[in-house]
Amino acid sequence: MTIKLDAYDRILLAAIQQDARTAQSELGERANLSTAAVNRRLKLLAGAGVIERYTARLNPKALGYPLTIIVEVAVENERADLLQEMQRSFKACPQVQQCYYVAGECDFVLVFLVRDMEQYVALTHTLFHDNDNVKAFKTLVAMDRVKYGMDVPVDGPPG
Amino acid sequence: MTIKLDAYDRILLAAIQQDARTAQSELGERANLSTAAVNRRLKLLAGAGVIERYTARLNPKALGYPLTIIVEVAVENERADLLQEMQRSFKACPQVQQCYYVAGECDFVLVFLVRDMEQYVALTHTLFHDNDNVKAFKTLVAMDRVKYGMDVPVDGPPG
DNA sequence: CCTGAAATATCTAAAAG
DNA sequence: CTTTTAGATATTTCAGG
Repeated sequence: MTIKLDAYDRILLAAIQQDARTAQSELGERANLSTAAVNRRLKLLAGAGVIERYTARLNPKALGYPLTIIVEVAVENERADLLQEMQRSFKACPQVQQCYYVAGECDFVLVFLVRDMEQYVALTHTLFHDNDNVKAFKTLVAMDRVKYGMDVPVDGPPG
Repeated sequence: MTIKLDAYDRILLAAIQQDARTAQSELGERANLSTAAVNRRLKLLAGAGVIERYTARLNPKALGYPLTIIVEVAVENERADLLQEMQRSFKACPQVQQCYYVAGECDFVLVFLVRDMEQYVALTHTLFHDNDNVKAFKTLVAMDRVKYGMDVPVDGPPG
């Protein structure tokens, strides 16, 4: 399941994580590999799921979603079917950018992207107030996205 | 500053957000545009900052980072220079994947990607315990990444 | 596993309607 | 905006070490 990554792979992965449009010839120069080798490795890494997908990161503000809101949700009952139904509703909501099921003081942490507070309030109704299994939720409005992205550290193994 | 997006742009943006490697010819077919028009629009959108960057999303587990941890940090003093110094230290830490400066019960929300709990504990020392301006922090360990990514809703304007 | 070269496919820019 | 053309780039495959 866990594919073994060598130093070449890590160079490639670090580079395409930063800029997915880096040409394979350029990647080859950086890693000291031929473009054919780069191509083969990238395909392997994608097939193995190390590369999950290639994506364009869009500017939320430019698309009319200037507000980032982080929400902690506590549930009443942790019954599996109830949790799954909640997860389904969160996943189905386009304004829920991220959702984590967590252990600790609360049960879910959500990251919302919304047009305005009005839209957020409306979503709290459909997602939280209308759900009997939501015990409480806490709203944190982001004033600044200090660091964002899905970047994974690409350093060597721990040893 | 805010570029005006038409329905064509939104089709293109939604498509490349899902798969940045979709060929422009394919994008043209979906939006009913020529590849030349697609190319022109994509360049414009990138230049205007609507497209922030093209990136490969990597699998954290495959790279040895199986643990996602969410942390709420409360500060002692909100003096600008102290806050900036904290933000700098968070940004500089590769294991801090995301950081939001928030209004509410706490001041920062961080998303960590770590190899194991030991690494997380070590980071709490350098980032929190060793910083006099950190009043408290709360740790939430993610059991499941229900939904993740940086996807922005690409629907039409509110009206 | 690799390289290098050849074959495809894609992208980009220009010209003209 | 479109289409078409043409040339530059990039990707992918294949032969062979």
